[in-house]
Amino acid sequence: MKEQLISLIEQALSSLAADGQLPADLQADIKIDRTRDKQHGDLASNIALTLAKRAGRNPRELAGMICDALPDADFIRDTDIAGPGFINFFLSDSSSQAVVKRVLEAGYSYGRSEAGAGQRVQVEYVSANPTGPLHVGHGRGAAVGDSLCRLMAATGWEVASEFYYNDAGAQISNLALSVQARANGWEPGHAQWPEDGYRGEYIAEVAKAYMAGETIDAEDQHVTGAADPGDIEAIRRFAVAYLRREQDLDLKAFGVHFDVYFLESSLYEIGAVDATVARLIDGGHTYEADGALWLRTTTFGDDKDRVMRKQDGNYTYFLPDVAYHLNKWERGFARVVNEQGADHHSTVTRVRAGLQALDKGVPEGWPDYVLHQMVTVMRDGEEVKLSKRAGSYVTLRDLIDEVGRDATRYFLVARAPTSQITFDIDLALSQSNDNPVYYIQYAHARACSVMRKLEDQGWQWQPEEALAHLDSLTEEHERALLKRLDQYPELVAAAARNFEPHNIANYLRELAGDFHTWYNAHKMLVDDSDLRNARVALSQAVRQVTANGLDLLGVSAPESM
RNA sequence: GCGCCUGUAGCUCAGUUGGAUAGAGCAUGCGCCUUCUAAGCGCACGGUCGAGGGUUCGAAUCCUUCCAGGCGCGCCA
Repeated sequence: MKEQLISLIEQALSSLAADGQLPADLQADIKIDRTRDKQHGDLASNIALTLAKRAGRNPRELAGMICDALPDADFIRDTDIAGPGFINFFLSDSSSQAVVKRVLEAGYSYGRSEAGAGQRVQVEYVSANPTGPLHVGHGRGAAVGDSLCRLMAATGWEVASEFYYNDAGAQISNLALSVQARANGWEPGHAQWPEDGYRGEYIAEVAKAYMAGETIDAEDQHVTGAADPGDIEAIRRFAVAYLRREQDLDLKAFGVHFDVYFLESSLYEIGAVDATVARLIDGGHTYEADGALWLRTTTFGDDKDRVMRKQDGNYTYFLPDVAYHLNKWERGFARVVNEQGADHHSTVTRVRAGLQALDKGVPEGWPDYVLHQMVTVMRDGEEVKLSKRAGSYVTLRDLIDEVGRDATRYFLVARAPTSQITFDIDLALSQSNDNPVYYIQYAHARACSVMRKLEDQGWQWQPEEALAHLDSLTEEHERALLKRLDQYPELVAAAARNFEPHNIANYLRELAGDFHTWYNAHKMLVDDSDLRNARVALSQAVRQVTANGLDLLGVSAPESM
């Protein structure tokens, strides 16, 4: 539609130029926008405003000339010049009504596109250390990351989701020491309690299970507690397996699935870490200082060089991370999106710099990052501090249990990732019925309910029949809905392109609002069968788009509430 | 001190990549169920878009200087 309109304006401009009314060499970048206010029609162009100066005309005069020169088109009902010189276009009724047919014929596919067809994208998200349960911040990562996967898939990409487990670093050693201390019967504050040990109660549970000889059956590993407080290696393996299982259960409860669980330790096993170091040294990007091996990341835009290998011979977190991303590159992903908390933003420059230093042909801006800001949790009017070491925080499981999976997911994905958000548990609980997610789901349930009512009355709904009478849809509220439905496909494309799933949530809220308003103002099951058919068709189209949108958020679309 | 993110209604947040009179939910007040689900609808109230300067036909949006908050700045991950 927009393309057709742009073409019409191009024709108008060139015919004006041919008549000598406009300079022949006028370059025009024609943009068509959807209008915000229905008084401004359906679509609008600011072309007269942008060309006015170069054309030597005032904008409204130029807009008038363009309108007069515009070829006739049956999808345009009317044009208007408004404000400082906007050209507003009013679509013909049949043109705007046609969206109902498009939606019902496409069904689940409405809004989906092929922009990324034939290309593979990997989305890495959550990637929490197996040192404790998932908290609300991980929940935001899970909600956003999963929705990103769905958006990329909806725009044609072949998507692989991945969870990276840091099971080889100092945090894990710290975890093992903490569990060992608990296994010895010590508590935080005890003289021999490890410095920076994890103090949470769950550590005691891990130790108890280890001492009881429990077996952890996770998807890819089976570990039995050795019940020996002296065997730190056995404790490490058991604790990691135990906490990974807990996290898997959290993610399952949240409805999030990963295609690949990638272990940091596997990078060492396949020699990827050593190979990466060797290549960086060969490339001349490293130097030794203070007994450590450094990478000159400042060559690639970092503000200071980074240690790769510590004095004690171990690698820093950073080095295996570079090896990991090289591994991703070599797996052939055209795009990689890393969804992480904003506290990791300093790794962005470092990882990209490391990849450049490897000189493997990785593009400079690769990979993409989506960094979500922190989630503050309020309970009883006070901020709950998230500290694993202190052991006090709100787990994702708590939230799912208390406010429900759909509401939790919706809340965490409905805001721009760049926005810091406050999750007020008391509010979410006390006003659970006022949560926007129920408002949207209710629109879906209502549309389903109308259909059930039809069947109860013995009506056989024939889609072909209904679509033949869409010209009955002429009420103001119906026009608003038609316009809203029409806008959905480009909204999905933009949300995927910009990594902004929250726009889907906002759209659904508005669509539901339009639907509830219409529902309240006009009966659907009227005696006039043509009108009834048309309205039920519109209702079904709203239902379909609502279901499609909720699916992109990973939120359910109930048929009754 | 440096880097990244943010500052919009009492509160929580949108704002379609620079467009027209800045929007929604919650909260507050007043209305609407004999009628397809009231988990709903309508009306009202509520704003110097953190502040100043700049760019242009046009700025919440871009540039700049301040102010305020969050996060990061480790041979932790």
